[in-house]
Amino acid sequence: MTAHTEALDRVLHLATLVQSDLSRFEREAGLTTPRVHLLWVLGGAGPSTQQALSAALGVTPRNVTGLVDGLVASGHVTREPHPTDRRAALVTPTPLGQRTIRELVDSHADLAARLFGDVPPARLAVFVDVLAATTERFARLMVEEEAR
Amino acid sequence: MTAHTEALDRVLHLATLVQSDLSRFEREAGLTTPRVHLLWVLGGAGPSTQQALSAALGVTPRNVTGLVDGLVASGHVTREPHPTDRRAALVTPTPLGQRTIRELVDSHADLAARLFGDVPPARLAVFVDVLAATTERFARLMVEEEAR
DNA sequence: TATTGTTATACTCTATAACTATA
DNA sequence: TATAGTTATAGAGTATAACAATA
Repeated sequence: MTAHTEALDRVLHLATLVQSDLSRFEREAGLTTPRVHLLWVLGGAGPSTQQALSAALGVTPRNVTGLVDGLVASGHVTREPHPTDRRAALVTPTPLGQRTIRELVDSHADLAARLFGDVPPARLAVFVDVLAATTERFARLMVEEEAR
Repeated sequence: MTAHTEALDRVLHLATLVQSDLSRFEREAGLTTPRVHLLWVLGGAGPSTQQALSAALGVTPRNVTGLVDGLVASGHVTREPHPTDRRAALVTPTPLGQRTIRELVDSHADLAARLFGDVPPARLAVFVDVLAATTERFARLMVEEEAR
């Protein structure tokens, strides 16, 4: 195996482990990955229309309806009337939803600190630099693919 | 945002991008992520019982039945009789399945080379070292969690 | 008895297409 | 006309529980 392939495999392996940690959080909260993802977006953007969520999550509007239905049933969000557009609803976190989002953010930061806390700053800087350069390279590759 | 959180976010972001690249492969091959995952495991382990696949994929045996049904229907694998255990079947790639696995491995290595090919070896070594240390630290953390 | 895999059943995520209400 | 969201329908992945065949 080349050094390149080892690097990619290790990135994917770590991502898999992090996902499994998130699964534990989901089980405890009685949630699923797509629903947690929606809450995460809501935490960053604040109350949002389902159109906005559809675009942010990369799924169809119909799908958002189902995810929001589930989160309404579990008490994490409500559909509030949009102040100026009577067609639209503003998906809004309830207190329970807000608490869940906070816990999500906290556990994410906590995991990051536990994972990278012992890495010397100079090495961490190289690590982040390589990731940044690689991600940018990936974006360029994708643009070329699209153009074909 | 702390440097730790930035590092974790960048790892997850790159993993997401790689997954989207895999999605393109899946669309072209008429496959899905779980089925590709099964083929990937089969490529590494050779013909396998469904029990073995269940353990390797981390899903229930019932689920493996469904995935294998789909791959049999698409012509990627067959169920061959187990030489010594008449209860078990050996899930075996067809020529089409073998070709798909080969393409999968090749496109994975190709992506790795394009992503990391321009990174100077010394920096790539640091990058891989940090990932290795982090993954190991994660494993220790998980053991501690389990023990609680 | 224990194990391998399947049938039965149910829930979630996903998509397309047609439709309603509103802009 | 165009947009926001839902109803209708369908397929894939996931799980548990009960069962058949074999070890």
